[in-house]
Amino acid sequence: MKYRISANVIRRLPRYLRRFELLDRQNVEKISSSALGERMGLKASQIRQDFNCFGGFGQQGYGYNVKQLRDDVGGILGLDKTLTAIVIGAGNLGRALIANFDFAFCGVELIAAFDTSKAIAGTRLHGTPILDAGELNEFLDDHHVDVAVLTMPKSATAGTARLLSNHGVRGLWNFTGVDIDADLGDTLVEDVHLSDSLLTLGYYLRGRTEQPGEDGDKL
Amino acid sequence: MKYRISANVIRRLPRYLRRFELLDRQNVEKISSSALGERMGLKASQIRQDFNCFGGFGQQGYGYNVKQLRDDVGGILGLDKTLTAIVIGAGNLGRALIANFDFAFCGVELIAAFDTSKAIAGTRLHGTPILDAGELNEFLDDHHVDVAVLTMPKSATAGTARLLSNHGVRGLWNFTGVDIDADLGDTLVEDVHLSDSLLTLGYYLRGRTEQPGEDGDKL
DNA sequence: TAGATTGTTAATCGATTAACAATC
DNA sequence: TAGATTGTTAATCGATTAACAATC
Repeated sequence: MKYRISANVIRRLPRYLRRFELLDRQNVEKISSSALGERMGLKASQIRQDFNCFGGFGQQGYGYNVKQLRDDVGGILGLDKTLTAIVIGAGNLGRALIANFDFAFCGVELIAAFDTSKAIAGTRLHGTPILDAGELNEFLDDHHVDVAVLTMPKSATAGTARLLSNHGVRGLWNFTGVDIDADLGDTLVEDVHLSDSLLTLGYYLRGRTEQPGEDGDKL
Repeated sequence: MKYRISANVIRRLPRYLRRFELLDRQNVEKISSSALGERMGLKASQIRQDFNCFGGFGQQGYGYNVKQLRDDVGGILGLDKTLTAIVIGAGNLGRALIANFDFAFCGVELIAAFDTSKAIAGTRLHGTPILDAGELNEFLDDHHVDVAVLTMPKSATAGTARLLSNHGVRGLWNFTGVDIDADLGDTLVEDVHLSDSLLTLGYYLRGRTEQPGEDGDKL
């Protein structure tokens, strides 16, 4: 039970979670750290170290129970506490996330989306109400919003980020590609830089250089 | 000039590139490693180390020339050699990428998209022709395709990945959320696991734990 | 009990940071 | 020249891996 968990370990947790979900769907009941390591491209000892940051969930001489491990990792990630989220910008990307992304899997409830287009205001998409951007302020005063998903044009990013932060939104999931430099107090920003991902792939494709370390993911 | 560049360094290159683009737009002509470090949340010595992997681009007593550095980093990433790409699956996400993502910035030319829906086959989106999925095989035989962007349903992922790999597509940019376990020879897979990103943000939001290391990005 | 596999400590490896001589 | 700032080597730090005793 370590005092402070490193970011490296935290960023591996979702991967473990996905893997356990998969194993469970495949009706695998138990798995050893070495078998898991083989499937995930990790060393068995690293897996044991990782789990030990949180106390260790295994049984000596047996291995890890898949269902239990899935629940435990889910618990560490806090999936029991649902967070509320809104989407800012219902263009293609916003709509793609609203319609296809599994927010529930991440312990997040999507409660509304906002867009400047009057044409779509008042409609619903996949159960989520699309509201006029003009109503955002009022909405934030009336509802508790933990996370805002930023899928609007680059130009609106800085201002909107500040507005959201000022209204108590503590997490920004930022797809705009614009780095939010300004100090937003205790509001956290998780940047999704798709271009970084494609550029990295391109680097490895162009060079004769061989593949990256493990299985090349890393959201 | 190091023999082999670590994946950590490679994954920082796109961030440098973005930053230099920004500095250039702000008409900043030169910058020192310490000033750059301050803006990017990196230590000056790390920046100098990173650039030295490729020979070092600075001038002692002066700093780094922004335009030149941007071009140099672009060169390392291979932006001069354009790669060709196709999108598989023109649903919301596929369309969002086709219409909004800056492929050119990444040195990639999008030449076609494929979808099973006969309704949209033959149309164009943002200049990109949308073709019927049935024509994929023939298309691959007739065109050189470096990268396939996977934005189709999960169920089709494994089979399509194999097909693409067999037809010589060497890079898969995978948005399906499905891990492609199968061995695809020398085809590289870059996974974009959006759920990992949101789960990580959620972890930090829920816990009293403080923020991640730096500025919390990491595609 | 014997075998398996964890939890955990110790050893290794690599990445980041600091320091400083080289040089513009 | 004096000042600034890099390139690069050395020191530190942290993360991964190996090893093994504990225990199911």
